[in-house]
Amino acid sequence: MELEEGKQKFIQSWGTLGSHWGINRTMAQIHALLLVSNEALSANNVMQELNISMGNTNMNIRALMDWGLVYKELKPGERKDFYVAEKDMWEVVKKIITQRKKKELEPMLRVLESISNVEGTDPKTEEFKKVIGDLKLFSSKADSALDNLTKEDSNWFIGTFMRMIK
Amino acid sequence: MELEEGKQKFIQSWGTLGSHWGINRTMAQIHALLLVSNEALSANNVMQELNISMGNTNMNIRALMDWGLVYKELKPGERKDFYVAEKDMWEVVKKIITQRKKKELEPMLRVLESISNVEGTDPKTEEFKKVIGDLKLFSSKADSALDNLTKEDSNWFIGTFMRMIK
DNA sequence: CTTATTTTTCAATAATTTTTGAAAACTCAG
DNA sequence: CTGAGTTTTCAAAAATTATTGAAAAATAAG
Repeated sequence: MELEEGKQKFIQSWGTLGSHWGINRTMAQIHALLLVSNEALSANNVMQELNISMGNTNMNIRALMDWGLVYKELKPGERKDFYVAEKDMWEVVKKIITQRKKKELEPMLRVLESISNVEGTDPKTEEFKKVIGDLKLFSSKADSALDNLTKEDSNWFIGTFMRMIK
Repeated sequence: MELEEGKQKFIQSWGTLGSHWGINRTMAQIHALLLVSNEALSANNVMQELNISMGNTNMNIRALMDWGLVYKELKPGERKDFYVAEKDMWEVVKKIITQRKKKELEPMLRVLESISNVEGTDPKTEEFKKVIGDLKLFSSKADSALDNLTKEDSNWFIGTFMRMIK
């Protein structure tokens, strides 16, 4: 297989994978392109390589920067901005967990909190409260487990886990 | 807050959450409805409660059964099928991890494998191989970590983790 | 300040995904 | 076997999400 073909395959697959992770296809493709580029690329480079519009490129690069998956790199004497990808995969995973925890788990916890005190003491209500209570407990445990995981080296347990995965 | 209002809020939020987890909105809403129902519901019940068509109900219930998040329950003397949700949240998470691992991580690993032997020994190709190699290593570690996690009680480490999260 | 270059915005359009609704297939009691 | 009840299928329609393209805003060199 040729290098170019390999790159293309990788960009496509990474795009597909990303689209299941809250990162849209183009966003993930940009990240993939930057991952396999030894040097920083300008928005223009990205636009040309992936055949997408400048507007699309700009929006997705900014989204990637919001997620902390891409950094801006200024080249002295250059007018344009250049971009590089976060290449440490464990960092990538942590950034994604952090974002999704904030956007998904935390709002869910707030909803569970707000509905955990519905009025009434009849069996149906009690049953509902029980389900919601269990869920709240599980969610808050997951929340702190993820906190530990992304805070890294914060305790012995995570240290062990890191050695397993890193 | 009234019980009905609480249920509705929960169904809506669970739907939103699910849609970020490879489970579409309706699919997750059906799961939510079954979660907070003390008894098994028929497809007809679900259709009416959620105001969706029979076709939609059927397709999503079957998808939920594929994922192992909902079970069919036959009531003696009843012609219709009834359904109940998997209520153990750790089971739910495990089922989701298992499905997504199969649908996302494993295909990615195959792609990485296939592109890890691009031809050439020039610096650009070597750099590419290095990135792909690192990714392959990380991904296969993640793969086996997730295997352990979902196989449960398979080793001491996971036992500790279970006590943390369960 | 002026101008060329680069970045950002956003309404319109395109692509994708979900839902419907109606017909077909299946199931089982009589 | 027949037929009422139930489930499944799938093409068309609706809803949602992503992309474009062109104009506006920002930036910096001269």
